[in-house]
Amino acid sequence: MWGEWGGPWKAEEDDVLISHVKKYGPRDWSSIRSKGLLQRTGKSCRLRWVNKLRPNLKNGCKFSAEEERVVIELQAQFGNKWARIATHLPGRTDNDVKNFWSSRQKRLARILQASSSKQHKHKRDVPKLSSSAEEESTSRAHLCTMPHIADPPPPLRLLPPPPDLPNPGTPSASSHLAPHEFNSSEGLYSDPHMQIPFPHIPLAQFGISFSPESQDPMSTLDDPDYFSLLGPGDDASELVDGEGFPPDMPLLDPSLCCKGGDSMMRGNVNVGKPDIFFDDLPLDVPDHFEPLPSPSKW
DNA sequence: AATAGAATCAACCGCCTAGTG
DNA sequence: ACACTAGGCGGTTGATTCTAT
Repeated sequence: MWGEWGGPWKAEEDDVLISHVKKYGPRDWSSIRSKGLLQRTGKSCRLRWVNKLRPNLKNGCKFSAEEERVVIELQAQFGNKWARIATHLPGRTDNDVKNFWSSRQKRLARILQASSSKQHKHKRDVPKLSSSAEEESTSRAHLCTMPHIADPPPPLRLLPPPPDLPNPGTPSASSHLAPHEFNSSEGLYSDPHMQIPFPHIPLAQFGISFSPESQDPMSTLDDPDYFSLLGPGDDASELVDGEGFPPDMPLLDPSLCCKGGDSMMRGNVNVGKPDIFFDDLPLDVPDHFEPLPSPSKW
């Protein structure tokens, strides 16, 4: 299966690569092969470094609820610009983000398929209310008690991008989209203390309810503005390879995920398992962010 | 305990772009 | 101005791990 690149990396190869980076920095990847240090291509070396060997990576950690939210929000804004999105997520690579997204899309597609076939069944089953339909209507009723969801969505405000990135409002950055364009004249992005609000989704207009087996994601929180509970990262700037994020930029702290195992605790608030949170998103919400060309055209 | 299906992860492919001679 | 090359990035694929039955 493996082509010219050489397949899975061995520990010895990693060592060679790491020592090269220590000596020369993360550059001159092709010289690794030309010097005979490794048989890998420069591309392969770079990829290995970026995705696995770079310091402060959150290898093996699931995306936190906060990270999921950021990805979803930024994907809506930038499109499938994974590298760009990853710059807002310390410790995450573009590959991580990409894998997370495609995995999530697959899951949603599958659930959507299941739910639509279930709906057909419901139609045939009426008037007898099945237990799942009963739960569904309960969920729907509960949704109506959630004003932050029923209300129309406020304008999105996002983090300022890292300084080395072009303004997302520039033509090159806006080619994909976006439902919520960056608008400097309106001050979006402009306030570094601005928190990303929970994506407000007008569920009612889609006729959506949470899946019957799900819990209400917001029920784990007393305060609907849960990002204020989560708070900004403590000091993300030191965690991203010295890439110079503004110190007040509310980036995420890689240490939160891995320290002490499955730690989803932040500021004494347990935000719950991420899957619970976004499993419960309406199934077609991503379609309102952007059409889905991929993976593999579905 | 065995199995199937789903989820996750790591790596490759191919295109694009910027830098260089 | 052009060709070449390295690096960057998004898409895709296959292996492995996890989970439900």
